[in-house]
Amino acid sequence: MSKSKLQNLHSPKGMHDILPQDQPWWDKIRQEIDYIADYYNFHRIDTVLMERAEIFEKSLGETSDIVEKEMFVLKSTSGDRFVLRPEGTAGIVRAYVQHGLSHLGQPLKLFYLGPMFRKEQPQAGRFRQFHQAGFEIMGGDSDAVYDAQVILAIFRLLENLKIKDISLHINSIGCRICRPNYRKKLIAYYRPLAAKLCRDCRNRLKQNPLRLLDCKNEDCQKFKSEAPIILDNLCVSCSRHLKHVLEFLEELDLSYVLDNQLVRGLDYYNKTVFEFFTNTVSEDGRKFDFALASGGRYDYLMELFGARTNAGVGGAVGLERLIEVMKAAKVNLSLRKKPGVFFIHIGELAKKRSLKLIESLRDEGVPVKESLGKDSLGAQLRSANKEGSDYTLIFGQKEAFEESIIIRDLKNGVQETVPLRKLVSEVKKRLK
RNA sequence: GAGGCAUUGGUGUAGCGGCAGCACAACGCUCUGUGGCAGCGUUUGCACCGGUUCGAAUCCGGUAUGCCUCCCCA
Repeated sequence: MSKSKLQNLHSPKGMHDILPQDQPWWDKIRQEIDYIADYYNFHRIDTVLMERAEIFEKSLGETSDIVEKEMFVLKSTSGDRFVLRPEGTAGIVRAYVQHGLSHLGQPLKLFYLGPMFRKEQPQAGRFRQFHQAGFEIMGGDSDAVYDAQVILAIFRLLENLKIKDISLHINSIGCRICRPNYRKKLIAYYRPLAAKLCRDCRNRLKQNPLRLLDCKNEDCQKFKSEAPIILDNLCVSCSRHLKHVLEFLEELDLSYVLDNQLVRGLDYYNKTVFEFFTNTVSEDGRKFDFALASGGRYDYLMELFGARTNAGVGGAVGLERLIEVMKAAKVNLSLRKKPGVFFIHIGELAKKRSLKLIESLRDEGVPVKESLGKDSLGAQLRSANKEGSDYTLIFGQKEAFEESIIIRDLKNGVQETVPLRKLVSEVKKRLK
């Protein structure tokens, strides 16, 4: 880093610029998301980056980790509290209700792509500013077919991005009728064991008992395996819903793992929850232990915001994580290089006329690169080569007088002099 | 919020108490009539603040950031 008057010249912790050399990855991902969205009729929505704090506090749950310690809160001088959005769904439900989007048809399928902000310790696949793309189906009935559609769309996206060894974990966390019962059973089971549990689990027992099922501590595993299973405790409606979702997935030949220990950190979920993982291993043996995508049904969130119908389901993918896995798997981006020509001038007269000449090509839709600031022929040819151009146009003193130009094929060195008036057609012919 | 390891030009690295070096990249020249090669040259650095010392990139403390882990998560 060169000397600067700024003391600490750095983007904030966990927030990274996306540099030109990484843009092809992002282009690829955006391209596939647009394709999937169009394919399944999801309409793009962009909501604001900042919401009133209560939008998240009320929806994600006051005791959720995100709300308790991960939100970037901004206070205005008038005392309003705003939050940089830590996730996408709450804002979209807000917009859905605010703008009466239920009038656009039921259910409404929406997708989004944009930055999210969480004040966490940066770590593998985790950043303070990161990007998510999500698919939401809201309104209409709380029909299992929509759960399956969201899962399918995300699965196809991962597949199209050539991510290998995808596994889908799915579970149901019940509703406000059956979940409290299960919770009681779980607490009843764990309370006598409290002394033997790890410290985190003792906390979970008080704060969020369902999360006991998440514990990775070895000593806690044996208790977990004996613990009551939520799937055995679902009410009729929830268990039928789950059965239907699974049936749809089976019809699609989409394999899944029924993971009765999958619980999610956000309060607004009910019934279906799911996560996508990959078993991709990078060349240096690194595994990807984080979820690539996740989601679930959020009927209560719709209710909380006062939507007409209490039905919503959606999922989101973490784009930085996708890119990491794609890089590790050496996914070939196969981005087509735009064909184009490189313009070279020799001599004062030719240089003077070059801008206008290039403009006439660009007007005709021919992409032109140049390094007009360099005057030496060698230097310009080197630039042309570095840019990977297929053809070079050489416009010198002689050509300027004769109203002609040289078209040179950079690969084989074959070149031809053509009259200027034929330039556009000759170039187009070669670029085809 | 807690812990471990790290930080030397744009990138990758050597130096580990005594002259900051190398490779690649970038830029220029050889090169105003034909490039990729080559030769020559130029630019750019010890993260920051303080301490120890005759002397610090090197040892110590703090801060920042990065990587990794816990918590949690996309």
